[in-house]
Amino acid sequence: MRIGEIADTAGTTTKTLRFYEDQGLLPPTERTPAGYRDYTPETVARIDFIHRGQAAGLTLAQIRQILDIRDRGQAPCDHVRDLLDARLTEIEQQLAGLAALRDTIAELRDQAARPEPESCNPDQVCRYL
Amino acid sequence: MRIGEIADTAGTTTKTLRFYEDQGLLPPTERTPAGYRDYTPETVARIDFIHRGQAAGLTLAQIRQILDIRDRGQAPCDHVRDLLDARLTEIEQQLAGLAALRDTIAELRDQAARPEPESCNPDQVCRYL
DNA sequence: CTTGACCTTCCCCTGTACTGGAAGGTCCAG
DNA sequence: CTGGACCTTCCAGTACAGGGGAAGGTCAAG
Repeated sequence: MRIGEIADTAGTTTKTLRFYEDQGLLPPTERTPAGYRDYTPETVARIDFIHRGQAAGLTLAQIRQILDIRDRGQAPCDHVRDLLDARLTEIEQQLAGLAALRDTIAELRDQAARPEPESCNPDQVCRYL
Repeated sequence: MRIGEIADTAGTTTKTLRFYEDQGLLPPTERTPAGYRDYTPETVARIDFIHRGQAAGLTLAQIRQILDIRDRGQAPCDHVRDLLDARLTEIEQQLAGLAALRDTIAELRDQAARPEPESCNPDQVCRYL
């Protein structure tokens, strides 16, 4: 499969795929005699993996680390476990912060939906977040 | 209070505070006759607000929008409510993605902690995320 | 009255995740 | 055999959230 096909089915662009290859997120592909990249269909799954990681707030560098672990087919050393532990802690904190923010914004929103004068007291509004 | 004091107590830098002022997150302060910024202590709370927003994954532009609403002391118009609704939906999605990722990484981590040969089957490892 | 710590503006640099566009090669349909 | 769609590399620019450091002004202590 050529890069445009892969990009379309994975919902991204050829630019992005070349960028991912450059960044080590996608391994260099086979090339056709003309020099065109020749992808296997499994690449789509890998790109989906990257997208799921991004949707969850990971950086490409973090996703690349996870992919590297996965690619090695084994994740034995303490270093890797520590890396995942650290990531977990970070994610727990992000989750807590996000949940708190959701509640705060929900309150602000309710206030926005209910524009009675007394609910518009600046002192009260300023307590949020 | 001068900018260095505020930066120290708020746990940030003078550079960042000037940047925030530039971006409209902090209102321009009074100036001393010498041209020094003169902050009120409440500014620290505003910076904390910004930090909480960032910890929850908001961009400075999003935080500025919320601060603008707050500063007006009222949030009456539909536009604002829609903005908060959209942000809420985004946050719910982020929360879901983050929770899923946490579970995935926890599984990967457990596998990393348990390096028996059979748990290192690449096919199995590759199922994660 | 100088030294050091602080402040000012200014401009450029960093890293992240792309995006645009130029200049050129390839491939297939008509 | 030409046009258009695709591909290649390379260079450059974008937005975000600052950081580095120069050049100069201010202020309190010794």
